[in-house]
Amino acid sequence: MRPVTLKDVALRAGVSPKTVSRVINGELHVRPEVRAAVQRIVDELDYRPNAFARSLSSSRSYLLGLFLDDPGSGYAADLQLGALMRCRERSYHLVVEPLDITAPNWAGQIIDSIRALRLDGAILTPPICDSEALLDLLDSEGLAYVRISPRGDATRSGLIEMDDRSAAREMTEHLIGLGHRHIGFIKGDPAHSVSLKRFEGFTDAMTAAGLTLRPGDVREGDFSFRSGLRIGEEMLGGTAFPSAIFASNDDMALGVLITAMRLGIGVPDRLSVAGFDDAPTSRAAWPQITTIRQPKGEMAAGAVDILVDPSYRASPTSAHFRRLLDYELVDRLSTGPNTRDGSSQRS
Amino acid sequence: MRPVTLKDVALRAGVSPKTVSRVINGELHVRPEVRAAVQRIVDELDYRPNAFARSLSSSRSYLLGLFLDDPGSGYAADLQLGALMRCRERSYHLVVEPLDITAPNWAGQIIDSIRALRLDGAILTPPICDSEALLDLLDSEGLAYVRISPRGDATRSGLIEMDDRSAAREMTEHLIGLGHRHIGFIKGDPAHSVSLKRFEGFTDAMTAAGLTLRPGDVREGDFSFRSGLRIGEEMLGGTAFPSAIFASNDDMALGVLITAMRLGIGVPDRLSVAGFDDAPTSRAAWPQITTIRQPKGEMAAGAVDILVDPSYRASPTSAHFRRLLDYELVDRLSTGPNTRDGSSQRS
DNA sequence: CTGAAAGCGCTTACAG
DNA sequence: CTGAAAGCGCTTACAG
Repeated sequence: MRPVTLKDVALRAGVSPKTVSRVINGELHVRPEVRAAVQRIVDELDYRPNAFARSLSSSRSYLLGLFLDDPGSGYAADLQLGALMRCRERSYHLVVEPLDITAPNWAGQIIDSIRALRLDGAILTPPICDSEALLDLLDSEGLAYVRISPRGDATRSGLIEMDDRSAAREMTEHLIGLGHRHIGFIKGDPAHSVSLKRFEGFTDAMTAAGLTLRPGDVREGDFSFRSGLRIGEEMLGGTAFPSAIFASNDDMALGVLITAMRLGIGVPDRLSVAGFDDAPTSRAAWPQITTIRQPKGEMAAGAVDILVDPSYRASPTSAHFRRLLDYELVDRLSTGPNTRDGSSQRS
Repeated sequence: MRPVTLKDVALRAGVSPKTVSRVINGELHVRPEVRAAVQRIVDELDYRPNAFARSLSSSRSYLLGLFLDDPGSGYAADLQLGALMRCRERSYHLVVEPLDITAPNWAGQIIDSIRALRLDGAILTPPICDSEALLDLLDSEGLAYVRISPRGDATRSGLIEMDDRSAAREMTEHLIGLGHRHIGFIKGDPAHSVSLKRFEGFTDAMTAAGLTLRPGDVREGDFSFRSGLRIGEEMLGGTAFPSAIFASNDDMALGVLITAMRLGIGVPDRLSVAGFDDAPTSRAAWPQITTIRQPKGEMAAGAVDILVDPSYRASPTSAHFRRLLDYELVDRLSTGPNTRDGSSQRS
């Protein structure tokens, strides 16, 4: 029951180990008939190359790391799924590494993983993808990385992003198009760069429409359901609350939605609620939440593609490795026409 | 910038490579002063052993596989998080492998991973942990595995489980204690062994209380939110619907809850709804759903502990490696006293 | 197009 | 308690 090795195949096929190596790696310069003969023995013996031996001699690991700040989140789960599937297609494997850059020894932990596993590349997610210290560390370790949705001024690596600003603008325009004039906004966790982008998109549209904001119309959450609940209470507690609230993600939008129901404020009759992400919760809510679909799986898959591209290490900042993916506004039942009169909507 | 190797440390410390190896692996039989001296050099050079070289010569990989049927589910995410954290504590790494045993070439895929990565062990989750074909395959590959919540008659490996039957009985008793006599039940996906256990717990309690079921009181879902929605409509569409519905998981309970709201049936005033899992959705709903907390993270962490235990391979079926974890009934606002009269509750 | 040699960085026996 | 030798299963130069 000793596993079959390269040598076994070579012996049986009557060629050198090197030739077998060429065949299994799909290298050129092997006579077709030799290639076919070797391949037959490989199939017959059900030979699988030992990844460790391969890694040891080639210093490639066929392992990609997915570094996650919050591995329990739905966002992380979606990214991971996309990365996982693409890795499989490309014969890579994915190692998931939780990384808390606020912990005292975060650097030591990550160095352990990098050196021990000899990762071929890493996918960096928000908000850790914006840590200069982390990028410096990876650079000094010589580890290639691709960032997902990094801060706008980022030019240090390949990246995959979505135009969060434009998406938020579009959602705001959608609400304005429904007749809403007094629109509240809930910002996300300021540690995430998308929080600012989404807010900017919101103000872009408000300004363009000549609408002004009153104190209390913009509040800061942290992307959690709980913060949506709290802010919902703050915003809806008084009398002159907005006719629409746009939350920077679905979890917070859900918090607002539930608070509205609890307070007997009909959605979308008296209040429209919009979110961002197209998280499962946005569909599980009632009414279902109007949101922006973010192609999270594709983003992660794209990151894998870039890392696996042999030319990436040579020119990581090439435009070819900076990809912008499309979003989509998903219009559902939590938003509707403004039916409340416009009397006190303007400041 | 060549990485520091064992040899470098040995040279610098003036000892043989083998001695350094002993020190970094915490083996006995090294003089304390030698050990200290070597350790100093290790720290000084910030040496990290190359996992591939180690694996190649020792045939251990320090890699554990988490085999997941549905990597996108919240259940999978919770398990993974628990496994990830425990792996880190134990200096192992986790490789997540999606595995669809209904796909044509599932066996080939998984063999690739096992042989290429030389996994030290695997964690098997429902429902794939009940596939005889998979277990046979792993046995023939010599890969140690631990199963999470396998079918009750399972004696082929270590396992971690929860008493689903007793938990479902307790929840049913809770509803009966609230005065409910006409209770509906929604079964889970029959491919998952817990579905049957939960249903048995339900009937245990109903029988013990002398309550009978009418046609249509028990329906079969598939654990999805969508199936909860559909079954909710079926059950609540008529006039004499139950005063309480117990769904086999939270996603389906949420589907029922939302259907009730849509139909204007107050929860918990006119209908109590109970779930199972303590999924995030159960807390994000309004009213929050009464459910059973399942220690998913702990279950996965326990599986890691077992796989890492050196004595596991020798006696995988020892009682020590069959662990039963506690659950907890979480009483929230979706359940309340039965306020509807008992006129037509009995058949 | 094909192969013989050396080496990747560890650990496993085996000595002493 | 410590070390010299061999080997894990591949790939990388280098020849031819």
